[in-house]
Amino acid sequence: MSERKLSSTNYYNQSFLENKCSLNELLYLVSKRWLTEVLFSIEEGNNRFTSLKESLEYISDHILADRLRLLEQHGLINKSYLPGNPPRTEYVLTSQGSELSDLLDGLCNFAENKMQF
Amino acid sequence: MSERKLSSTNYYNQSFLENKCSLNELLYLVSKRWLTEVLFSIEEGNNRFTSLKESLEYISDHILADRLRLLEQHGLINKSYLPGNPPRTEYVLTSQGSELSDLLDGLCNFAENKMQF
DNA sequence: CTGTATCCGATAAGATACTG
DNA sequence: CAGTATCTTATCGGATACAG
Repeated sequence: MSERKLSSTNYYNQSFLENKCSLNELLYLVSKRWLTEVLFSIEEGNNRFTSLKESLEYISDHILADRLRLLEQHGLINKSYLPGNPPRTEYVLTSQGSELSDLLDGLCNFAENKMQF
Repeated sequence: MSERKLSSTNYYNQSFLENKCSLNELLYLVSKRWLTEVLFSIEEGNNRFTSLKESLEYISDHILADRLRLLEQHGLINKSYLPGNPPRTEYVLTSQGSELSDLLDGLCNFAENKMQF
């Protein structure tokens, strides 16, 4: 969505942390709003843009498109173009995507049962 | 560090997601910069403010204090005041804190070995 | 149907100065 | 030693308009 400025401590510190441990890269990705919801919704069988948009109620086109791009860039989903007019696309999880989904389920279980918010 | 405004779609959507699943609350917490590093550093035996600050090199007082407050508020660490002058405090993980740390290790392993960034 | 472009408000991180 | 207060800047999410 936006590039990061090279000349700032903000940028420098984030880079430092991401180099220190990839966990920080992963958290930076999955903590983006709606991202895990998009992943889960695809897993549940919502494979099309409009279907995802409906299942997620309040998400905007802009953000949904961005999250799909991020998920694809990081190898968590595959995108395929179906022939015909109007154009149709289909999204499915990769094996890495479903592995991440399982890990997030574990975190979710912890959050629901053990955390105090 | 800062309060959230009640009258904005930004706030409304975040609330919607947090109510939908606590995973979103947890991710909102652990994705705050330095937070997991502070957790891991305490686990490794850095139990004092200054010791943590040294182990994390570039973290500021402000952020370190904030992250310690958040971790304590959510029951992930305990804070104890040691008697004497100058004042000393000590931080240790709770059982929930180490459970979360284990889950994050799993995520970290995934990030290091399976993810493409 | 499946997106993209541009602008703007809200928030998070950091800089600096200060304190019991 | 262990923090707090105030201010600034960068970034993120969202609104609106538009398009192949």
